[in-house]
Amino acid sequence: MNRIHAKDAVELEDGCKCKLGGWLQETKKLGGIAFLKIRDRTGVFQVVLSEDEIGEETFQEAIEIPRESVVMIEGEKKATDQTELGFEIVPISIKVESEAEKPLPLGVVDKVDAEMGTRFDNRFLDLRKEEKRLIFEIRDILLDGLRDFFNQEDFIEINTPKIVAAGAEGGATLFELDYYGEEAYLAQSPQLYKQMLMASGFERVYEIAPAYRAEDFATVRHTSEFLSLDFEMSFIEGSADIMDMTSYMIKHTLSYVKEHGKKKLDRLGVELEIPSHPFKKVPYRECIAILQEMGREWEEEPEIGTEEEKVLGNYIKEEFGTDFFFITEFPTRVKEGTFYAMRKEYDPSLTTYFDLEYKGQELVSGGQREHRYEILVDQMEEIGIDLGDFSSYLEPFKYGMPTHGGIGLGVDRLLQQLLNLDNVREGILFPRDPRRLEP
RNA sequence: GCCCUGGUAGUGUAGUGGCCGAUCAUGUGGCCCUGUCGAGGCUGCGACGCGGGUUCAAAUCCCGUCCGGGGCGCCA
Repeated sequence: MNRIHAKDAVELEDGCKCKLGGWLQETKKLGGIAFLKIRDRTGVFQVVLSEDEIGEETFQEAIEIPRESVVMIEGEKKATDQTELGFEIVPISIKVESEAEKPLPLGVVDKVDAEMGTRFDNRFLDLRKEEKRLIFEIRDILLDGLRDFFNQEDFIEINTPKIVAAGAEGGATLFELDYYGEEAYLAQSPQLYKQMLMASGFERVYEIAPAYRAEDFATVRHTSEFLSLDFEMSFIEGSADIMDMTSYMIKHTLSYVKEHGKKKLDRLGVELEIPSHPFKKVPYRECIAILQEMGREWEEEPEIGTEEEKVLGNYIKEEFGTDFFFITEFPTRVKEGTFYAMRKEYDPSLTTYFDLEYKGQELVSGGQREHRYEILVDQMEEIGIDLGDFSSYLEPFKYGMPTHGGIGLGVDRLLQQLLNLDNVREGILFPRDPRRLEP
């Protein structure tokens, strides 16, 4: 007999023989009658045990199975209005496939919470909880939504190396590794490769892949390994084209999640707001002015830090009713390390770079890249970059490079803000941070 | 890199010098219970991260160390 899921058993006729299996979530014993609650990926079904019907020995064996053991049940479906799914199983045979040890390092349905550290140490058990698994089902839909958008917009999905010789943003945050005796690094960003492909004439590319940063942080929004969504497009008029594409992408993806993940979002109690296009754009300078008007003062040069981001996020939400807005025209001094950023023609103290904020947190960074070789070299020399280290990056700029630009988006952060997770790690199966390398 | 905070049964906690041979819950073992679904009742089990120090006395104070959680910087 083939195993069926709890949800499928709902459809069976009363009295049908069937086989179900899963994890024994709990056993409820009430004297001569007992109930087994068994969980599979579709739900929790109940097996009813009557000592009179199955005999004392079988009854005892069944109620002694440790919880979270994997069990297979063959039996008859019986309709009842006393369970959530509207049926229970009267067993013919109960087989323990894999007995769980006691005690569990982490209770799956205990009435006490566990700390994050304990949960992540025992992540496989943590993920047996429906509300944890649902996060990853939404994540799956989110990724589908992103790919759906890029297919529709005629982008091609690419894969660039994660073992690289140089980083995009200096050396401070690179993970070093030994590459056959040569010094190499884990990629922080596919940025430079995307640009090379613009020189190859791909015109529209995107990549969804891990990125690595060796920063020593301890926040709810950073991980050492995160999933980065990057796109790049050429023959653009300016950074507004990139922002347009970005906001369409967000709107499309969120709508996709809302449509395909409706029930799951309901289960998680998430009300997903779909933003309208185009998103609000606020130049960096204007952000500073807004903050000043609200009474914020700076000792030195005014900058937008974490606290300021939150304040601005709330302000935009109240004034314009949206969770999303762009901070545009980042000053050149703020984007100092970003040598490839194109600056404004009329004011070189400003760049074409922007961030996209979602619920007061940075989600996207992007802009138009400098495609003119001489200017690019000038900008690199300005901050003291050794051109030799970047020779393979610079080559394509000498033989015909179109105007282009793109973004990087933190997929884990998008998921975090979408589901209102209080920590980005909740949306990552096995997160990596400065204090965690296992599991 | 700077700063804050915490480590007590399997899990989550109370306890800030003697009242602690350590609280409560959850879990787990035993017993009772034939419709439970946060079941209920009775009863048992189980812990002070590690190393030094102060003191008549340390879970509690001090130093070091290891391991968590978080803030800032930085960033996606």
